[in-house]
Amino acid sequence: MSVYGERSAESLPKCPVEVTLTMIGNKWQVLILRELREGTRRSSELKRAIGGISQKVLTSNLRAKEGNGLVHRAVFAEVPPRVEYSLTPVGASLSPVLDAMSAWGESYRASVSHR
Amino acid sequence: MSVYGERSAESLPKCPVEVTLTMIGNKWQVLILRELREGTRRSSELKRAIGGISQKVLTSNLRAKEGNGLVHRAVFAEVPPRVEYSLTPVGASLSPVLDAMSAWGESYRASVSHR
DNA sequence: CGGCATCCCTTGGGATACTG
DNA sequence: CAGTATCCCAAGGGATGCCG
Repeated sequence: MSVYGERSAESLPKCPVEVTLTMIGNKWQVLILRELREGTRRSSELKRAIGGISQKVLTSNLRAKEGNGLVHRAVFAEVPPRVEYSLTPVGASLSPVLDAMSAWGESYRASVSHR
Repeated sequence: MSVYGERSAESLPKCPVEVTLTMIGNKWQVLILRELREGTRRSSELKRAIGGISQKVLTSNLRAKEGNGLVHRAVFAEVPPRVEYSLTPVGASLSPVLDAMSAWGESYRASVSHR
């Protein structure tokens, strides 16, 4: 369990880039954020959308983001059970970073293809 | 060896965010890029600047970025040997992403501290 | 100084089976 | 459907020692 990305508010790295890296966690977590930017998602939806991620890894990374305060987890007492994940305000504030990554990815692919 | 981040120009992920994640590689590699943004650096300088990274890991990640085309490695035939690392134009083009990460890290730290 | 090569440990992560 | 529990493997990464 764990997977990184916890770290209490205190004891943040000095370098702001490192702060972001720490809060973001890892590649899977970025993909989770990317998906949640589109809106609320259920566990199974995330799994399908991300692709190539196992149940276990998805869950542990969602827990990390939850403990992080970047993702909110809503459980509905229904049968069958329903759980919905969404971005917290803090999580949503990461949008500029995702935008920058998305933009760079686009231009990079372009520069690579027509070469 | 390897450490991720290779992947030939072809066969890039469909999602641009994923493209960037793949090219960036991992946390260490981001810190390397962060450092090289300041200018050319020698291996030992990078090691000190990044902190907490071992020789082996530093080297393997530098190799990954080199194979990536984001970092340039210049070897000078001197005694003692000198090796200098710098960003390629493509590597430098990642600046907006690092800027976004830096900015978010700053504001996050701020929001956390005065609370 | 930069960097292979080893040895070895820790962690991420896949697969599968089972429960509420 | 969401999630936990095992089992197990591969990769990341630390520490040392040696070489050009």
